[in-house]
Amino acid sequence: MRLWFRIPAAFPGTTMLSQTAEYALRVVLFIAQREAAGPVVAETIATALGLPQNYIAKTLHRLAQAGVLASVRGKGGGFRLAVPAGRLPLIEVVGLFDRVEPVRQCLLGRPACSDAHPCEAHGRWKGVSETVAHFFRDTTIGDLLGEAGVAVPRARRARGR
Amino acid sequence: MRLWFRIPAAFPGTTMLSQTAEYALRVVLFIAQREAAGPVVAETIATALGLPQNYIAKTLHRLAQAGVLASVRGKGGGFRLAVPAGRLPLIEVVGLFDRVEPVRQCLLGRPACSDAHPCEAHGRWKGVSETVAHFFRDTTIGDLLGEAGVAVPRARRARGR
DNA sequence: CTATAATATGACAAGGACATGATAATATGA
DNA sequence: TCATATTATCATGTCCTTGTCATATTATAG
Repeated sequence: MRLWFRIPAAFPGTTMLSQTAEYALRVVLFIAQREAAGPVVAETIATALGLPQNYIAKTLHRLAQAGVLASVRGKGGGFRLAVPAGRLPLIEVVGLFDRVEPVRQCLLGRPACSDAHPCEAHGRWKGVSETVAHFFRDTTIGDLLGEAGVAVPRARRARGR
Repeated sequence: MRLWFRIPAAFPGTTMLSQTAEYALRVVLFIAQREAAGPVVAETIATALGLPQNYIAKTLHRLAQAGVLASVRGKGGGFRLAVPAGRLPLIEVVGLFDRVEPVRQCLLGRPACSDAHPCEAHGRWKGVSETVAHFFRDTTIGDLLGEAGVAVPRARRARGR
């Protein structure tokens, strides 16, 4: 909304996030998958994910400044997670770029909208909005690791938080 | 999303929609509440809702061209709903400006993401995304009429679709 | 026919998101 | 120390969203 989302116009399978936030999510996930072998170089990330290199560099920088990533300069350098994947909720990544955690989130943009003074959409929208907020707060990068390619999970895996 | 939402930066109680889509929703709702007394004039709407007048004029025009509103020119003119409020889902309003109905909506922006070839977030994101999509598809402008100011509804009202 | 009320439309501009390119700063290894 | 790898930063540009202003078009009433 602005909260979190807006529409990127020409995107086919578009998400709910700004382009930058989506990049950030993919980048952090990629690093989480690779960091066992040491810091991951920015160029490697951009190439592997097919993202604009210089733009990603700045996104990485912002993530590092926010304490999500740790950056290492010089030979053998790159980016690592600054926090264990299992303790890194998506909101920590996405929230740097998109406002996904609305303290007060009114579909109609009423500043005074609240449970006590609801707008016309309040009752019906509240549950939806909370569903989205909970997703970003409760899902961690660790939760997503190893999920790719699993069409129908046979059994529930342990959570591991 | 561009699914749907992006962040309007300076907005306090921001929603999930672009500024324009949010305006459209408020405007259509306002017209639905007033149209019993005849067409509603654009200036009246802008003044009552505190929205930029000339900008709203264009939004109204787009809504009229899309068949959501009917416009009447000249004295005694203004805008009316072109469809009964109870048969006007929010997606018909919001969808003109924001892409809220993703045929294939991948949080990570993978073009090939699907049930058969899911991305890392697919399983966890799917339910959330469908909740949002259903809200906009299944809620009508009529559903929102008369909801304002009702903090805790005493009893469930009839639906009337 | 004319004045007036209203919508329709076009030109334009400020700001942000997204992006590119070049350069500076810093760490490593020989 | 020096070459190199890598992140950090700056300058710039395009496009879209939001918004303003002015004008054209159309309908009504007298």
